[in-house]
Amino acid sequence: MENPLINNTMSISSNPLYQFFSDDELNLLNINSNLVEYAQRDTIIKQNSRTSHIIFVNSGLVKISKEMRKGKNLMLNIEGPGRFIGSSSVFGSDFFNYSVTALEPTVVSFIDTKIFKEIIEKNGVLGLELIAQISRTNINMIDKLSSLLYKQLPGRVADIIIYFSETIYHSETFTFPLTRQELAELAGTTKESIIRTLSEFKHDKIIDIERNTITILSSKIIQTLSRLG
Amino acid sequence: MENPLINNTMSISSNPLYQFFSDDELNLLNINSNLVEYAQRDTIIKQNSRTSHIIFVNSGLVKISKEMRKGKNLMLNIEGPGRFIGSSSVFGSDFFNYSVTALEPTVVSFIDTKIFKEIIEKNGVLGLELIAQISRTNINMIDKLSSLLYKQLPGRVADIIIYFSETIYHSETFTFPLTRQELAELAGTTKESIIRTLSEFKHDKIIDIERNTITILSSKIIQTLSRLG
DNA sequence: ATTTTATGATGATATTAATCATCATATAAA
DNA sequence: TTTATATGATGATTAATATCATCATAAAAT
Repeated sequence: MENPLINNTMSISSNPLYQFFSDDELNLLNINSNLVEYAQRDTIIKQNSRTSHIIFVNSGLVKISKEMRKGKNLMLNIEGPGRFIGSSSVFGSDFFNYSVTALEPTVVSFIDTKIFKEIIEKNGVLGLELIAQISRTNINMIDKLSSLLYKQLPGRVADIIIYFSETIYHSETFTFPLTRQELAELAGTTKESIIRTLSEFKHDKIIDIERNTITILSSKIIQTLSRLG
Repeated sequence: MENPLINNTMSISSNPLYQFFSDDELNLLNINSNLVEYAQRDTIIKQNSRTSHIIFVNSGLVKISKEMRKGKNLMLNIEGPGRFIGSSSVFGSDFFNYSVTALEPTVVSFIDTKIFKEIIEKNGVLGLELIAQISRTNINMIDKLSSLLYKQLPGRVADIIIYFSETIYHSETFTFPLTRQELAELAGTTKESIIRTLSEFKHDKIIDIERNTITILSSKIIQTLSRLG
């Protein structure tokens, strides 16, 4: 497969950073990156491995999760095509602070960290834009922190449904690629509690759910649950 | 008072970023920043205000906290001399996502955001270093998230005691500048629960506490509580 | 096709910490 | 000083959800 960093559909051009690279810089990235395909459930990056490469998602969907004590996991985020993964670890640490796993068949580019840094050193405008991206990740993290910490379960589950519907699938009906256990890791709870809450939503006619396919029946109630927490 | 950005003790030179500024750039910062003194409990930045300036702490101590629903606050961090405050808001948003309040008499420099950005545009090495600082903040936030989400109260209180002892005061005895309510906001709990937990620690001879002065009696147990959560 | 294993569902119980209520003490204001 | 307000402390009660136990169903392996 041709390296899509420069000219394919799901290339770096779908990231806002794209416009800030010169043609030479894109070429340099291209030469110093390699494309890898992953099957669903494959591990792309393992927590605590060295940060030698930054990851660019060409196609597919990945989860970013952190392994905690007692086999408990926390899913920090889900990222799709056009996103750089791991920049805060790459720039702020010598190790990845989380694992990255494919939720669907996924193609990523591994970009050499050294080259990436060299380009930023010389291209301040690009640096500024990367700062903005990492800063936004930071702000999202604070929002997630406050959601998980202060909302109770129905509010957090509503947040997840909104997230899938609006951010990932842009539809009121969608089929999510996570098990109940993984949903629990995203909501910071247990699989039993997730199952119960989804059942209640179904019983109360707020959503319809059949296996992993959800249809939002009352967007208004979902929004209210999210807001009131 | 002379502007300390260039040559005073608690100047920007105590931030690792210092070495990456040229003399010209420091001068430019100096000209485009102004020094403000705050009394204890003064608000330095109010959440949702516009991000026109980045803040550099010259002396004192500030808390960074986010106001949530129902009058609940979450204290994200405590920062001291030599730290830039608000960079992720300044670069990632048009508004501050949190409030900054003086915990002691505090002197800060307000640096014009535009000038700061202009300098970074031209100085890629500096940009790279700022990326590293913001990335580390990001990683700390993830750690805080997992602590608050997965540890129960004794573990979280132990975390706070360790934080004051090791990061802020570098001593096993210290007097903290927070009310019980503020400690609760740092631990993500209520003032009653904080009071009870501290009382238990005292009863169990893990710490001695008299008003706001804590002495760690068993550093080993504190570490274990923190680790086991 | 049959067994094995992973995932989903539901009830009963336990546990942590929040909430509510009251009082004590300290700090600030009159 | 006296009063008012903020902070600290402690007990009783409640509430949310984690944990434990069991079973059903689906997917994978043999």
